[in-house]
Amino acid sequence: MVKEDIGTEKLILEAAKRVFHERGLAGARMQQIADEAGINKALLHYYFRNKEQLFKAVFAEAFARLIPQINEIFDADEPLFDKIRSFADRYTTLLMENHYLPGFIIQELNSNPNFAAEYLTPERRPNPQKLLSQIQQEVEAGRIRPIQPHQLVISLLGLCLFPFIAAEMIRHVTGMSKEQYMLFLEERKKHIPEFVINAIKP
Amino acid sequence: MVKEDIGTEKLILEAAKRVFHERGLAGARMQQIADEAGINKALLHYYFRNKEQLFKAVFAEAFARLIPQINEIFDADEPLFDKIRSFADRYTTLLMENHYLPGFIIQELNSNPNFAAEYLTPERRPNPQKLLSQIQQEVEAGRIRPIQPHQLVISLLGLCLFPFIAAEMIRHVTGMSKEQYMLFLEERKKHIPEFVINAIKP
DNA sequence: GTCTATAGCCAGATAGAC
DNA sequence: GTCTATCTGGCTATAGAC
Repeated sequence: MVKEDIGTEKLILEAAKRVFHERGLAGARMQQIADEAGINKALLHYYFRNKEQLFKAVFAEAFARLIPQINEIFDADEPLFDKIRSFADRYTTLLMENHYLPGFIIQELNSNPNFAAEYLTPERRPNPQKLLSQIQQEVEAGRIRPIQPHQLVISLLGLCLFPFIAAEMIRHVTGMSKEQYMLFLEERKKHIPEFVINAIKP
Repeated sequence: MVKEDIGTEKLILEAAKRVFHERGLAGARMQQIADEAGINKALLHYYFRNKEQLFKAVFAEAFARLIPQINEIFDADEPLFDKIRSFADRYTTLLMENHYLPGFIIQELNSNPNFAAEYLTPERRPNPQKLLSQIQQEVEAGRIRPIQPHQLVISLLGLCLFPFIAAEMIRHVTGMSKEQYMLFLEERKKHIPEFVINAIKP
């Protein structure tokens, strides 16, 4: 009761996060969550009525961690190239600290499309509108090649997210250790903006 | 018994594919598979001993469908730029016909890392070796910008795969209908190679 | 708030008739 | 090969003591 006293609820959420991120809603077991939290199953139900409620708490937090950040960078008042640089850098950093999140969200959104409507409310939806028109303006001014704004945004997101979503597979194929993979991701922070900017420069 | 006579085993595999792709191993229900196949649970066990065996059959087929294609294109005897063009085109086409596969494979590989070792055997592993050295040569010859071959290959894969992995989310955010999204993917077949080639041209 | 014990259900698997 | 009926185990959820 010295170091562990961060509150039982928090303790449960941390354990639940680990288990749900790894196994998903259907694959997770309340028993395992209880074990990892160092408590018993009954207490799980005392704090969070049932499995679904607990899951939703975890899922909502995952969302809140990934999405607003995107919007913040997308909406910043910066020139396009700077925005691309800071997005690649900041988003990769964020993902390195939360590498399970993209796969987790995509998996659950896939097997339960209702969640999309439920969690992607207007205010926490990724909102690329400002970035899209910024790109459009750059195209019209001839400062970048003619390109469909949608294509560019999705390319940028894909370049950043894919190495996290497919990490297991990539590591296995390339034979990189976890440490080597971290270095690879670190290099990618500079690689992505360079790649993208070259791709669109006239 | 007229049109349906494609063999019970095939019928089961088709149903199992749909259900597993949508819900994953843990989320799938044998009952649902039986229903979709128009037969009963007992027959599932008659043909495939248990749930795991049935799953493995589906998973192996998913793998066999996605991976050898990659290698075939990667190993072709073509100039780099042509290879990039044909990869984007052929792989996107393949994925449009099997849009559940990438998410399915990634999800299961994530929640059961053992599968990686089990299915990614040397002969059916994606093998980018030839492509990697081809890129290296182009760099050394000064025909493309200095770039880490790994980074390029993963970028190319990410650009092609991401729109399928994150389809649910992208469609929801952009508000595209399924038909519009198909058009978007169709355009992407030309967009990706253009984007990548511009990015690496000196 | 936290525990033990257990209810109740659901899903995977099997037995056995046809 | 295909079916109905049933067993069995495991998992969520609750009751109730402390």
